[in-house]
Amino acid sequence: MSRRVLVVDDEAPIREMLVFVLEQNGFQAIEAEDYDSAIAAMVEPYPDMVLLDWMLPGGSGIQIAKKFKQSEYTRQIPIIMLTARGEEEDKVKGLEVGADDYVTKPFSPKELMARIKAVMRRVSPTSLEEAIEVHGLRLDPISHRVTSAGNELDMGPTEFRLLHFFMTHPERVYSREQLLDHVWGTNVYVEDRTVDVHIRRLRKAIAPLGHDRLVQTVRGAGYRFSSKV
Amino acid sequence: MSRRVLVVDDEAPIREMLVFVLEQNGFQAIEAEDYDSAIAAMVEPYPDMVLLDWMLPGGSGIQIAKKFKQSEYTRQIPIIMLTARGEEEDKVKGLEVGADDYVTKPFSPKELMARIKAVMRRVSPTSLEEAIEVHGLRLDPISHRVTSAGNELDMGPTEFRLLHFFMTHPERVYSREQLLDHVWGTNVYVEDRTVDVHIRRLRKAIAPLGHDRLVQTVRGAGYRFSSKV
DNA sequence: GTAAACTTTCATAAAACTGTCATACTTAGT
DNA sequence: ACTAAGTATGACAGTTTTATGAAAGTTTAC
Repeated sequence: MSRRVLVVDDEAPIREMLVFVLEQNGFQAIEAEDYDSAIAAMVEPYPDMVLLDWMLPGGSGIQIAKKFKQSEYTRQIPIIMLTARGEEEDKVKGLEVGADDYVTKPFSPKELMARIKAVMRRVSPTSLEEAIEVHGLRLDPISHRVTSAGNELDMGPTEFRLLHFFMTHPERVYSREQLLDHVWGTNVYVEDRTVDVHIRRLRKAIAPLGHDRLVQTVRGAGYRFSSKV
Repeated sequence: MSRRVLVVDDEAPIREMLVFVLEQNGFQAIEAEDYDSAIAAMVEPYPDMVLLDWMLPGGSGIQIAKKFKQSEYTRQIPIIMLTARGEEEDKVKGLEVGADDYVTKPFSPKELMARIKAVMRRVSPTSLEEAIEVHGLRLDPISHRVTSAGNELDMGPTEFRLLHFFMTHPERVYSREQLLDHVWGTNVYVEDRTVDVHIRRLRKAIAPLGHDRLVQTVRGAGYRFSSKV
């Protein structure tokens, strides 16, 4: 599973923002606001990663990093430090102490998650992205496979991404435009109606076991993935 | 449906963070990074709200706010300004220019969304996309579904909008003309009596569990959605 | 460099939805 | 009761929206 992230920052708003982004991306967040609470999180179950503000009052950020790197059990837990823009010295010092990467404030969610995933991939290559299963339809991002009752279902890359998006955002209507944004990517010029065709292919691909009914048309609004039939 | 938010900030990371939080909360975000692109967004379909960084280079944040408050069509669009911590002067000036509220950077997603929802509620009390339930009849705008005791009720787009309008404006009579304005949209040429037909269709759709009695005829005046029977 | 696999667009068929009408019903007042 | 005005309802013909097969253009993998 390996998806627990310890967030250490003394500023509540920033901490909450980090937690929000992490949770929206399927991570579990543990919060700490100072040295003591961070150290208190150095117990089982150990976090799988630490997001650490370098600017903690009293310079305790660096102390926390050292502490993590000293202990036998927490040494290999990756640490990403959060630094203010331009504090080059801190970055150097941080990497010396054992931080694995750093993110500059302010950060975009995309950048943050990219760093986190990159670091996690480096440390434990297979821990990211767990399989999702709905009504016997199983999508495994790691093996990049969709199965149903043991049978592998064959589909193209776009259909896979579409299904992945749907399964991670169920019970919600998406317009064709929104789907293009989320699955195809922003500023991609593609006809709205193209979505129809891929929906069609996705349905066809998962139809053998009747899962096509999970992909529902909402006339005038778009499409929805729902286990409620 | 009132969920489009214009985000104006010159710093890409912050802008992306705002967009991320908004989209995760079901809003549609439009991005602008400077004065020109913000003004370019002052067209149909108008945004329903503006999140505006006060610290735009060249002080253009305040110019944008003024521009919005000057135009007939955008005057009533609420503006929430983003300010750095402690810039009390800016807050005062902002509120003078017509901003509706402000959020201090750094902000937590919870606070941000609370402000946005509060302002939206103040401006258009019914535009928030939360599920509404009356007497066991439940309408969920997110999944675009109407259910009653677990059963999904099937209806056309117009009936859905009509019901949505009714449920967000209960206990109040609306003439056929008013309903046309609110549900069909302004400057739409449609016979008054058409409303009757859609009322009929709506009633038929929600009748299975007896909810049709919630849609009441007020002879000589129009129709009313009321839980009082 | 070529074959295979994918994507996108297009054309057409199939569904679902709309606005109007004509007719049947109700209600309120005489 | 009878009438006039207002409402309910079923039907239908035209539109709009979706579904689908196939063609044309791209990318990917040997």
